[in-house]
Amino acid sequence: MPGDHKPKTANGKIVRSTKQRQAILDILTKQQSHLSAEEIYQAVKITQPRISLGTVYRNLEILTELGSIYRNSFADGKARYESATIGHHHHLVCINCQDIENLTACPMAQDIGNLAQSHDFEPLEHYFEVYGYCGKCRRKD
Amino acid sequence: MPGDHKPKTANGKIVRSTKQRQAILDILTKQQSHLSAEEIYQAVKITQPRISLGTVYRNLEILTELGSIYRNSFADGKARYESATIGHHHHLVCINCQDIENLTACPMAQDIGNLAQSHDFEPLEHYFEVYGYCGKCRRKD
DNA sequence: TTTTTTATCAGTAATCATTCCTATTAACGC
DNA sequence: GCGTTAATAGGAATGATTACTGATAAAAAA
Repeated sequence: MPGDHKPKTANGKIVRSTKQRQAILDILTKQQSHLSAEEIYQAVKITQPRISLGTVYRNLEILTELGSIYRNSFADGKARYESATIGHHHHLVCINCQDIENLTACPMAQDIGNLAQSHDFEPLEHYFEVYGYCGKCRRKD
Repeated sequence: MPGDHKPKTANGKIVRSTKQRQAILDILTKQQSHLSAEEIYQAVKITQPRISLGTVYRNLEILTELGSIYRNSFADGKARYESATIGHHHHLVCINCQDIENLTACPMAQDIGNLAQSHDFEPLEHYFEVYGYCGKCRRKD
C-alpha cells in the first residue's frame, strides 16, 4: 500500500493512539524539562491512575523511536526524556542543584564535524554535556 | 604537616597501596581500552583470584577520584573506565561492533568554550560522544 | 620489632533502573 | 458490532551498582 502514512516502529508494527501514550507525550510537551522515567510515571498517574511503570518505559521507547521525544543518559547513569518539539540541543548540568539548562550551540556544527572524514566514521547521533555549577549555586558558595 | 604528599580521597582518608588496587590500575594502563567493571573484574581475577566485584567498584571510584583513571558512562547506561595516562579526549562509538575510538579534538577548545560566560555557568567536566558506524562496519553493509 | 590503628578486603545482601512475561484489555479496520 | 492484535497492568526477573559486616593487612606509633 503506497501512501500509507500510519506511524510504525522499526519492527513494522502500527503504532496505535492510546490514552497512556498521549498522556506521557503531553507531560513532556507541557513541562519542557528533563524527566526520568520514574518522574514521568508519577506525573502521568495523576490523569491515568492505573498506568504501570512498564507501560511508561515501553512508550518512552516507542516515542523515542518515532522521534517525538529525545532520550538522554547522564553521568548518573539514569535516562532522562524531553519533548522533541524544542529541537536539537545539548546540556549544561549543575552538579549541585541538578538543574539542566539547554545549550543550542552544537560542536558538530563546528570544525569537529569534519572528524567523520579523518576517522572514517559515519556519525548518526552525538551527545555533548557540560557538568559544573550554575549561576545560582556559584553565588551561594 | 605541609609537604604532605600522601594521596587522599575527598573525605580526607589516606589512600593505601594495595595489591588489588595496583592490579586494577595495571590492567587499565596496559590494555588502554574502555573496560566495564565486570570486564575489569574478570581480567583482575587472573592475578588476584580472590578479589571481589565490590572491591573492583570501590577501587574504580577511588582511582577516579584520584584522577588516575577516567570514568565514562555511555548510552547503554553502563560505566566504562580507562587509564588517565592517555590524556583528555572524547569518543567515537560504533553502534554496530561497539568499538570505541578516541577523538583528541575537543569542543571546549573551540568557541563553545565561551558558553560559560553567556550562560553564567562554571564548567568543570564535559563529555562529548559521537555514535555511528566505524569504517569497518560501513564497508560490511 | 611489636603493637596499634584503621583503610581495605571478601562475601553477601540490598538497591535502583530497566526489561521481560503473561493474561487481559482496548484501538482500529472491516 | 466483530475480530484482530497492539497495548496494557501487574509483577517477576535482570543487570549494574552500592551498602553492610566481620576479617585482614597496610601504615603509623610505640
